[in-house]
Amino acid sequence: MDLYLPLTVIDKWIVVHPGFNITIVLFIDMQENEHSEPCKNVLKTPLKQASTSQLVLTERQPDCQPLTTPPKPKETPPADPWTPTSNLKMLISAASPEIRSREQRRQLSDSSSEVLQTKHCLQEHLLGDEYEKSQPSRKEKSLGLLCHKFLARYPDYPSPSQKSYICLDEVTEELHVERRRIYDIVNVLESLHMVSRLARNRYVWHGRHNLPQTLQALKKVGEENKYIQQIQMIKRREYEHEFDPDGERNEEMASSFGSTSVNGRKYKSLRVMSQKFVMLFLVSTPQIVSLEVAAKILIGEDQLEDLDKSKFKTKIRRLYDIANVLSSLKLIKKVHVTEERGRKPAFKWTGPEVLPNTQDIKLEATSTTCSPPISESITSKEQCSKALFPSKGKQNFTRHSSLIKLVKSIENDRRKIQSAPTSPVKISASTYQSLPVFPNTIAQFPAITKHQLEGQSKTAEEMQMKCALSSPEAVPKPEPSQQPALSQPLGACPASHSSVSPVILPHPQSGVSYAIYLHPSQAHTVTTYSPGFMLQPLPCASVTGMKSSNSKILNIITTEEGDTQRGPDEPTKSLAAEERPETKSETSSQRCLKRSQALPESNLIKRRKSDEESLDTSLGESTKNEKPPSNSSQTNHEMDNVQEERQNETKTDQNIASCCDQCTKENIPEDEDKIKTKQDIPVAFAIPAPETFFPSGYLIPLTHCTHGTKAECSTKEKAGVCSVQHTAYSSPITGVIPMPASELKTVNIPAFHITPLNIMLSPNSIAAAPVLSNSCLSSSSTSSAPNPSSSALNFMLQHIGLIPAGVQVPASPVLQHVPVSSQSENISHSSGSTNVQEGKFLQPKEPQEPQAVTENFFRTPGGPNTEPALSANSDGTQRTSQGTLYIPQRKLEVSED
DNA sequence: TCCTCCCGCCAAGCA
DNA sequence: TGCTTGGCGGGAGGA
Repeated sequence: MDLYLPLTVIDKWIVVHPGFNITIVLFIDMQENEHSEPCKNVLKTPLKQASTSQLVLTERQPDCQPLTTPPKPKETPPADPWTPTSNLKMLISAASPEIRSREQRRQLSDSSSEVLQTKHCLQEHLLGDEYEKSQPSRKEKSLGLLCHKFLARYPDYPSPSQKSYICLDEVTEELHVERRRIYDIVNVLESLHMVSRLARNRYVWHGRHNLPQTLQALKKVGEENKYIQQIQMIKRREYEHEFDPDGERNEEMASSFGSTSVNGRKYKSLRVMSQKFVMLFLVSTPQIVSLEVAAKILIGEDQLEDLDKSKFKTKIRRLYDIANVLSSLKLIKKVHVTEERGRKPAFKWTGPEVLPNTQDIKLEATSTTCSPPISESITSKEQCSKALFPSKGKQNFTRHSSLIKLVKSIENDRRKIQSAPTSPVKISASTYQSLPVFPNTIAQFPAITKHQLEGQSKTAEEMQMKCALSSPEAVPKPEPSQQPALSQPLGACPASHSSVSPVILPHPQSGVSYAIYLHPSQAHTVTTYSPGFMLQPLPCASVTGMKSSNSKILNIITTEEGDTQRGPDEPTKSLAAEERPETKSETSSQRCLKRSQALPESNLIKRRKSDEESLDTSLGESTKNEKPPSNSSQTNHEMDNVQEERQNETKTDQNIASCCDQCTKENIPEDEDKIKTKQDIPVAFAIPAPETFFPSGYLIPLTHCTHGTKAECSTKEKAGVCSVQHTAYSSPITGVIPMPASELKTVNIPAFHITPLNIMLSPNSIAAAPVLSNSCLSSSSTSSAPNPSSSALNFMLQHIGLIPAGVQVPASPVLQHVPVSSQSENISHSSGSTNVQEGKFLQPKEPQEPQAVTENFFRTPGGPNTEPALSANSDGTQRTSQGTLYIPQRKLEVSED
């Protein structure tokens, strides 16, 4: 039939052509539906022209074949314009995407109607079982397949000039799925900024343009959040749980944290979970994450999870949802990890390799290449930031409550450390001099404090002298270039964390901050022993400096762990240090001290709760202060919400570290200087302030790099830190106060290479000090490690309460001070890229599947009661970025499904 | 039996 | 107030 009719009359022609009656209806309905179309004003979703799966193509584009006519693929060659069918195809093809979309929708609608009819008929004529068998299997309805269909609709790399909009109604109708399912997909895609929400029912498709940047940012955040350590701790806890079948620990956790569960709806969103899930892969080496561990970490397990299996199951379900979408994106692939305890489902990262964080500058430099931002008026960096995390700011803060349990676990570990026998340690020449952290820390004190207090309060300097804790041989500060860009190491901590009061000292020259731990007996303003206070996280805002300093300390403490993340030319000075005014204030520390003093360590959580009320006001102010500048009123509003939410949801955690709270509220950089010049500071010793603590629950402020603060953040990142982030991290701990292992290390662990990270000590860890100190001394003696001076010993003993403040004990011969070498060349410092280090020191390179891989496993040779970290490993090869982890390795079988 | 994850209820949030 | 969004968990299919 040689009919070449224009579109305007095609309907008439179709009317007389029974073979296209469906098309007639379609066009007619197009007009009819014009008023009922929920997205009529929305640019219809363009069809994906390439990389479309056959399945979806087949389903979505019957290609004008009337439903009544079974498709005959080769009946009419598409290139032949001289047949009615091909002509129609050509005409339809020439039509706009909207027309195509409507056509397909109509066809699908008709198909749907037919399906319903068929269903009805089947139900009528078939028995129940038969009907069930006639239904599509679950796999055919899986979210992964649905996601494939969804993705097939849009190009992976859409043209920036042509925005692709997504109408949920349209999608749900075309894909024959419940709206709920589309949300699952969209949420995950949104977390990767493959889509972003514009309005109700409306999303915009970005494709994979932003994926590299997004992944890089996620990796960065994951590193900064020490996901590697979290994974390790969870694994360790899992292992120890085998020896804790009675669940005593869980009961403790439940009783301790049950009332402080994080229940923020937004913090449980699939978006946040997805981001965290991706982070895990990006920071892990090999990039295999078991579902169980991922669930515990990423989904944000709350305190009662162990007791509430159903809750854990729920979160596993969500992980499956996410994993299905990520699998459809070909970012991950399901595998199975077979370890000693059985076969566990896991996922392996198959997405693009994410550049290390040293590419941050590049990232920013190429930020202008980011896909079109939501706002066209913002700067390129902001564009990129928005492109990375365009969603609402409050949604970009990830609540991380999973560590609540980890904190408890670590607390338990600490107890074990206290009672664990010291293991002989092979100390290399380079590390030897740095191993006695406590002596070293003390030794560093004069230099550090001298730098930091130089030109400041003379009183403080005098107090340093009074302390007489350190030898004159100050440990030279490591080269700034050794600092990892994004290192997360925790600095050395006071010898006795249990009784010292940390204040932050900035280091104007190096741009680092140090924590000064005040001995209560010497602090005139402190008269009460306040163990709880000692465990409070340091102000995160000082992270900038802390990080640098921590790296330095780690250079001394740890061994031969190369840093691959930070270029030698990267500046180490922090903005925080540069911007720090030399002010004086004791409000923060004093308040902290007073608050902590008033709080029994045994009732820390209650203390925190009681403090919530008093902190609300100031916290709100502080959070607002922390709020980065936003680019729009909407962003402001969102950020306000973010802060508010953070305030509301983390205030219970804030109190755990009231000092941290105060510092955070008052903006740490200022506080640091305020504190450092505090009069009457009986400086016991100065140590690098621990940077990011391991909160049991914290927010991952992905937006900190996205909403107008990218420049600032990036600048800080160059210094190896983004204080904004860490400020956010400081939020919350529920019930247990995290304490970096560095504190332990300072006390005694150097010989054992305790990782400076992830060791969280509870207030009742005071008792650990003596034991640890003894161990340290013993170990130091055997290892010829430097020992603290008698002053230091007295100080320490006073700290730990073994002797009254005024009592002095003579220095033991073994405690004679040994000059501390400044050698640090061979001493590794923590890397900012935990995954790299983990891969280098803890795990083999990602193996080919299936094959055995080594998984970190926190097992000690001595059994569960032996502190794993204390299990000396002389080779020093098993080491995390945050320090050494002497972890026996376990073989894992990774198999793909 | 356990793993997966579909399905839909229902509550929070929003216009 | 109705609609959108999405947390959540029961329970069924599949291995």
